[in-house]
Amino acid sequence: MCPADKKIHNSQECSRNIMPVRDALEVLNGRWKLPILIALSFGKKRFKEISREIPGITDKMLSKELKMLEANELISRTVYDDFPPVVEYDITKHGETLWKVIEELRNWGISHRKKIMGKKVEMV
Amino acid sequence: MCPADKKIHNSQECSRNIMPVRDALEVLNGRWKLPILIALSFGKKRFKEISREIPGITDKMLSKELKMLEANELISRTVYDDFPPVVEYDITKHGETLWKVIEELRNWGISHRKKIMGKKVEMV
DNA sequence: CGGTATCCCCATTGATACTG
DNA sequence: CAGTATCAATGGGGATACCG
Repeated sequence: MCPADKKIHNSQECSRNIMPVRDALEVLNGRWKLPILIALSFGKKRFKEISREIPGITDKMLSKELKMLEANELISRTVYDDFPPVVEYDITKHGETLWKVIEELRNWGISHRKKIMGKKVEMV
Repeated sequence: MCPADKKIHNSQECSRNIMPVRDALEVLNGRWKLPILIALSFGKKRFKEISREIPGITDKMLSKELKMLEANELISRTVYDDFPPVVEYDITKHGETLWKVIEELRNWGISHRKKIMGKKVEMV
């Protein structure tokens, strides 16, 4: 393979690797979706319960993100005909396929905090 | 353990799991950082080379994201005293610790596209 | 080549209040 | 309780030009 071919090949390899990651990021983007999924990993929960377990999230964002997660079939939404209203959110089978991603992200977050953020006393 | 204790325990468990993921998301947030790291995983590259391999990124965003990645010690920046200027970016050891995260994200992106996006003919 | 400077738009997010 | 409505701020990102 001549150097020029190698360059092209390399570039194609690169795209093939980037595109699936872009797909994943598209679905999981933002600060809230993975935390929501983690909150639900401990069992089905109601709107307020999720809200309480994710510091900083507003009702608006939670509502919006839940809709996105449902549209991508990562969670399910069940409405019970009661008053006051009762709605339960749960992880789907497809949502559970994210555990490995979440675990790696969690491990990395821990080691990164040790390495980088641990130095900076002023950081949260 | 009484039910009340279990609730508290559950909630604390939840936080302990969410926080490291939040740390990780803080560092990796946005559409560009992981694609940049993937581009560099094939070897050190110059500004324009990275730019060419990541569809849609502008010089401004690339410049900004490279700075963030360098600040978090995920990449290194080397300036050669030439004219026209030559600057090379490379992954650091710490940056390489992200491979497992990227690999899981990539695998998940592929399977998610098959499951969800594959249905929708009109999607990119 | 490897960026920075400036201007500008608009989508996302946040804060607060409110409703069935 | 489970959200929605409304308004305001923030900043992501495009276009263009420029510099060492």
